Amino acid sequence: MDRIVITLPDGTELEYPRGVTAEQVAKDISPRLYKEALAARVNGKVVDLATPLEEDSQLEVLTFDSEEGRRVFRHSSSHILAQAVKRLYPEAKFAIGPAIENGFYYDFDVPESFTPQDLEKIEAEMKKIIAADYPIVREEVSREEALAYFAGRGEKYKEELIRDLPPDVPVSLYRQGDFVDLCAGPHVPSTGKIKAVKLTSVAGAYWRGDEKREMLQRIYGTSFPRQKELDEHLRMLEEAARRDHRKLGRELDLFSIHEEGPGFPFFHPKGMIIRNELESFWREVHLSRGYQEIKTPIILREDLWKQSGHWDHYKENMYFTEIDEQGYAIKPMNCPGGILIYKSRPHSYREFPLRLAELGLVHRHELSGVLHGLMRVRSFTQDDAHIFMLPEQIKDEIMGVIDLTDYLYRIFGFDYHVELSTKPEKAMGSEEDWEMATRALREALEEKGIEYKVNEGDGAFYGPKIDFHLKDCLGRTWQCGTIQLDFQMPERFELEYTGEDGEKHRPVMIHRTCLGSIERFIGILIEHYAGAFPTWLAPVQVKILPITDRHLPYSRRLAQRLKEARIRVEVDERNEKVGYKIREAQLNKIPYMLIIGDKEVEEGTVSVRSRSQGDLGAMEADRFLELLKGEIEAKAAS
RNA sequence: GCCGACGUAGCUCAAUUGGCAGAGCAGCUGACUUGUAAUCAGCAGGUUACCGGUUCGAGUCCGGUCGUCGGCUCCA
Repeated sequence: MDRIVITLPDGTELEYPRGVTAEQVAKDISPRLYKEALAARVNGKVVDLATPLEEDSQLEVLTFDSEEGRRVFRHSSSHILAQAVKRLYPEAKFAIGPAIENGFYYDFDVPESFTPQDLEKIEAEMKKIIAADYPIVREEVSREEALAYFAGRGEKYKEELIRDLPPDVPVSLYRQGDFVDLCAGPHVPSTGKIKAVKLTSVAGAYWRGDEKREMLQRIYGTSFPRQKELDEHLRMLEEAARRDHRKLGRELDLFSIHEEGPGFPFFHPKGMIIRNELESFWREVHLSRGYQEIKTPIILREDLWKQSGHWDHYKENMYFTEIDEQGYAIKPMNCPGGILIYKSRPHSYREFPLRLAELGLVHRHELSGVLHGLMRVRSFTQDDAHIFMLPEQIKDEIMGVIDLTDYLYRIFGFDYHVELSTKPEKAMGSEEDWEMATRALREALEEKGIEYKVNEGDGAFYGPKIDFHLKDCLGRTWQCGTIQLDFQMPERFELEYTGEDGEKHRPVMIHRTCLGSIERFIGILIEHYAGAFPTWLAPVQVKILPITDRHLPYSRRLAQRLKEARIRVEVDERNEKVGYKIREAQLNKIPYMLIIGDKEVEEGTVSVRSRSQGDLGAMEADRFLELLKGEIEAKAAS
């Protein structure tokens, strides 16, 4: 009766008196596990190690090696941060302090914002708290007690949090030394577990993410169980910074952005090659999948945007101009233009699904603080398409777009995740339409067996959407592909088709992008490949390096031959040592270097050096060309 | 837009408490005719982001504007 059975992940069953703690069990399993234990998963729920086990349980001891273990570790780190801030700035009010990917943050309301010097002081204080190794103890209290405690200390944010808690959940506090915080937990057993900690940055952040509310000071940090791991993490961040597309874009002469046009990127000749290769591949794939390409104007009359709903729902993001005393808008989206093409003649159900694709240049007024290299700009080219169809074609079409997007991303070896966004507060259309549209998207995802995250209220103003997100070098995710189902525009523009029954009906419309914006996608590509593009995308595919100027004529003839085979080739004719030329070609991340000296001229060969594998030795020029063409044709990842 | 940091040559960075704006790389010129990641020498390069102020004197201190960076909010 007072003994319970604890089942470990490997199936081992252990018998214990009722009320034993996970900590005790860990100690018995192995001293090493006990030392590394941070929390425990008991019957699926993550709890403190000190939680008494009251019934037969599945038990998993969590360490830093697990996702949940890391979350608990970082979350406890944020409490140590809060305690340090409390000691140094007693007047600080506390908001929230969660674990995030690779670290944690805590939001504070302080009269003056923190400086980098403050961070050093706070970090030093945190180290004292860690050295003191305070036990972290959970207490459950009533809402009234909790409210009284925090209200009495002027902790208005905590007070608000408690008031917003669902009435049935217990309110828990965590205490470490002189510091008490409202927190659901769980936490590591004591502050000494956090061996290595580093505060990384300060930033402003709105309370509850609402720009109308207080601006708080957010301190970001990260922590690890060993100093070595922290150092490794910091080293990886430095490594990642070397892949930054803004840095590589300048170094490789791909694009630039100027003060004269913040958020309006300029593409240089080498950047244009990547862009054009990408676009021609895109065209090929779309034409083969039943899309037709269109192009619509950038400037269109104001009344069009009133009719589309953009005037009411998107005006603050739009640019306007005037022509002959008439108001015009610069398009922020391509849909109204596509719709005008649709409306230019009558349609039959037999044409459906009608897939009209457009590489459309749109302009959007984004807030100055959000601009970021090519990732967030104010003018960009969407690989857009509008699909007009029968309601019963919706699911197949959505699945077709999912397939197409997956196909495109796989070519580049991208990992992505998918989100489903539902009806926002300011939206057009009836509740029923939204429900139907959202259900169609959800069903398509489920039928495809794709995992997705739901973003409530994040849809476009005319319909719900599925978004595809890709990661940049620092792990920040950017929305690229999107599929948006729209019942509103067809209604507003009174779109029609003649059905099988000879009557007029209203078509359904999908807005979709796969790459998203060409600019953003190129930004992601640059970081993904760290500038070393696969040969099919590389601005210069082959650099010919003559050893002396007597090898120039052969080099030039060779270059001519490669050019005729449509290879992007350059000859380094400068009077420099071959080591110097190699170094430069290597830094420019050119896939192949051909070294040409007396031997090669005599034998009609080329000495091939690959940027990734180094010296490959000599081969017949024809043989090299064949291999190269094969690699380009296959769009091989290099 | 909001919070904070930053802005010196094309790039990366120096310049004591306010006291003559400097280096490496890149560029140009010349010599060297070179075999798998940097040959040597010389030359040139600046309204220290912009506007204003304090001061005998401002890259440095103060105010404003613009831009960039990290976040927040927003979104492809």
